[in-house]
Amino acid sequence: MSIQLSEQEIQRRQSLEKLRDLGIEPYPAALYPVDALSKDIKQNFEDQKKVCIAGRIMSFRIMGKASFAEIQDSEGRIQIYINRDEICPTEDKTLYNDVFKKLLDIGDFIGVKGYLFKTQVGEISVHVEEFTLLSKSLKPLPLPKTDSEGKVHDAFVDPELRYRQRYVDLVVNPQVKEVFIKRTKLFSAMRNFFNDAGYMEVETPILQSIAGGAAAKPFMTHHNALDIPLYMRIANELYLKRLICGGFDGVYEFSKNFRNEGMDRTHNPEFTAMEIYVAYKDYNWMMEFTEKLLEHCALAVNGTTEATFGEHKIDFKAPYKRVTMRQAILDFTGFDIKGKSEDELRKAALDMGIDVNDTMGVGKLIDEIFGEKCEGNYIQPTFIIDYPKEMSPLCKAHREDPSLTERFELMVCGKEIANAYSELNDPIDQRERFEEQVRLSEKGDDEAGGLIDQDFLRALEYGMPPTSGLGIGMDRLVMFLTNNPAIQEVLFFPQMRPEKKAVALSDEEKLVLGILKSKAPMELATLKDQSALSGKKWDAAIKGLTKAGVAKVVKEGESLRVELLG
RNA sequence: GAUUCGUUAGCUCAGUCGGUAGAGCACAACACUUUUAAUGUUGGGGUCCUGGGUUCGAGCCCCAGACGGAUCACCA
Repeated sequence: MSIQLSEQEIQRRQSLEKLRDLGIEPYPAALYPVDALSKDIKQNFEDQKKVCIAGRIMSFRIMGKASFAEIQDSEGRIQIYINRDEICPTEDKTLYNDVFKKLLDIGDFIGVKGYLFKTQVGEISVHVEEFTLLSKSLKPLPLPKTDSEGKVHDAFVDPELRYRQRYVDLVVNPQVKEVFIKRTKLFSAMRNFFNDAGYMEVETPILQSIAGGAAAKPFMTHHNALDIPLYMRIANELYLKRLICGGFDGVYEFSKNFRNEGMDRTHNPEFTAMEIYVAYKDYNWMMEFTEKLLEHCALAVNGTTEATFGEHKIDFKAPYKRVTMRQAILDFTGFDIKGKSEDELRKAALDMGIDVNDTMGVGKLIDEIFGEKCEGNYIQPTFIIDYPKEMSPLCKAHREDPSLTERFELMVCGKEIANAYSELNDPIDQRERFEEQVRLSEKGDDEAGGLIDQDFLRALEYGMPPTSGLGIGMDRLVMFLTNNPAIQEVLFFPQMRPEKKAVALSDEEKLVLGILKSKAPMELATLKDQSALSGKKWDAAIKGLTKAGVAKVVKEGESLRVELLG
């Protein structure tokens, strides 16, 4: 219960008490009648105009009987000017000398009523007539400063701190806030585009008894009342198609998906995809729809179709180049995959120095070759089309070549950001493709799904109109539109390992832990003997350690064993 | 998972050969009525990530671990 407070935190708590002693409530309940924002004030300056603003104090410049401070609101900062004898017209100067100068801190929220003016140096400022403490801040904020040459000093840059304390990151790093504003703009732009086209936004289950629609490892959970395992969504495809069977012409969903796989700078365990399905369309229509969509979104987010990503300049202006997968592989390896057997493909891949094995079927082999030799070369938005049938179990066979499917992926900067099909709606073909996936799964390809969604097949048997579907990785698209190489930068709260709680151990606990560290795991009785503690103290120590999650007692038949935990 | 770098004051970072822990900002006190990274003077503030080891002595050397970053591998 003893929280270690820094000197500055103690001072702020003391200021809080002093304010209360002066009859000032540091966390008042009443609304504050804000009528202006910093940005508007600066853009539409009117001398002497009365304003009421609110925000965090971000800097102080105290000069005797007058002071300047900066208030940061949702749109930026504005300077305020406060004069002692105007705030305190009587003999009592407490409000200025004590409350303003001493008891307020950087980070506090205050409200200010006053009028606009320009200082001698021309800075638009609010001349304070009245100020109100709205909320006291008890922890000092990091304080990046920008000097006269525009250089930022002491920037709050440690990624670990920034991701764990995003609220602080957002307060002190305006460019971070901008990324998330753009993220929201992207979602609105896309939603508007779909709504204008007449399609309907829907919601489908996140807890599913079969996690289908993609090849990925799901998170597993359990429903107590039903006493059944449930999986968290890895894709929403199968549910959206059921809705097309049900008679909607176009449905879309922004879906949080969950995949229990590795984490790195481009993968977070939960991420956001957008999937849309439109009846009576095919993948050719969807390509045109997609390029128009992305052009629209880029414009809405950045005001231009051009975007910078690292060293690349990309342009989302439609139309985009279309390259068949066969042609792509031919272009970059000189190898023609058309009509090749599994063995021929495996040999070709091995000759190219690609690590492949016997569990890989034709589709996987081609995917490996493409991924290794071609994918990275497509910088400008490019549609890769006509994927082999084996790697697209939910996609309709190509109308001209049954060994291919009517599928495209959109590549940008060497990464996939969209995936689309002429959806497979032949229920018998679909069942066979699922069964083939199960066979692959049994063979050892752990990407292929192991369970067949019978209900989805039943829906297809009732009939699904010809449909084209599209999926977009929203996080990746935000990364491209905001020039961020890490997914953690475009998620408010990226997944992190839990912060290690500092465990304050008693002397007895330390003693037991010391013995345990040299010899764990060990017999509980032996450990107790070596600790030479009284029965009562021993009991408290081992219970304390297990409760703190440092050690664990495991029962094995008759014997009790103590293990050390991370 | 592998390699590698990092972890020191609220924040950003120095820290020499192993010898009492440093700077800037922030904080406290005083001065100062239109400042601009405001200024001047003075002062306070540390679990040097954790645990072992070597040593008369460890922020620094050695071992083990935690967390994070980067690169690679795996993976949509």
